[in-house]
Amino acid sequence: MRNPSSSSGTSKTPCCSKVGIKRGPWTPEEDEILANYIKREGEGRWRTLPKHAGLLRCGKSCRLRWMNYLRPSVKRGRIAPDEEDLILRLHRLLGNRWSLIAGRIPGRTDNEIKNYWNTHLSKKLISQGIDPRTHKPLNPNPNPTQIVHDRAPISTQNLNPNSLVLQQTAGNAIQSGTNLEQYHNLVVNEEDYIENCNEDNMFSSFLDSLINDNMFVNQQQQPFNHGTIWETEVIRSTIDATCDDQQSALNNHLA
DNA sequence: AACACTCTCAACCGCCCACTT
DNA sequence: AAAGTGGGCGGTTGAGAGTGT
Repeated sequence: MRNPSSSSGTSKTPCCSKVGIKRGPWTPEEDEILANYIKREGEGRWRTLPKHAGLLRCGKSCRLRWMNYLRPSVKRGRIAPDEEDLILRLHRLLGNRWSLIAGRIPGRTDNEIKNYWNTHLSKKLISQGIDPRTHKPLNPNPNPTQIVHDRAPISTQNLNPNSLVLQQTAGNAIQSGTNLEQYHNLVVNEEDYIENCNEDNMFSSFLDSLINDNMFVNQQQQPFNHGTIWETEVIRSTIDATCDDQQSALNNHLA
């Protein structure tokens, strides 16, 4: 599919020699060999898998084929409206963290969600006048119902100017775990959070609480003085700021 | 029917991080 | 501590299908 000569000449070691390596679409025979091998030997050791399985493919290609197509848990077919809604909500929360988004949508792969976003959802949002990257209006038109939405993101530095730990921990919370209430507490008291955070379970609870309530719908319709909406907006803004700023904050700290 | 154009999505890429040696 | 390796990620590409003229 892709021209082998197009790969750039970096000094990094490629994942395979690329000599005698087959590329392009997988044949049913190759799929069968790969699926049978993984059923027998299990996933992993991707670099040596092709040799052991008798495939003229690079290990990365095998992994991708298995993850995105051959895995029994992969759901094929159209993205349902509720899945689409979930993708939108999660993208607003997490940005282009496709693997994290895919992890919340059973049977869908990061590649599939990424493709669906790029070919459908981003265009859909643009047609609705929404910036698909920020989820904010492309042409901001201040009106009373959008006050909450249009407020500047609250940076983690504003919340706690001296705390890189907070920023890092908040970032970890995005990737690993907290729930809504605990996230709020985190903003108030990072030390308590760090001490009490049970990451994996809490992240699930946190995301579930954000996904399952309809704050994103209400947010567009409710007046500013809706306390819960304001509170969740503070948290949402913190999440946005954390996702965007975490890397630069860390870089600044290390510099 | 033939051609041009657009859209979709499987597959590839380089980069990065965690782990091992 | 440094180098090497394995695996995962997001961005991008392009072949093939679909649609319009």
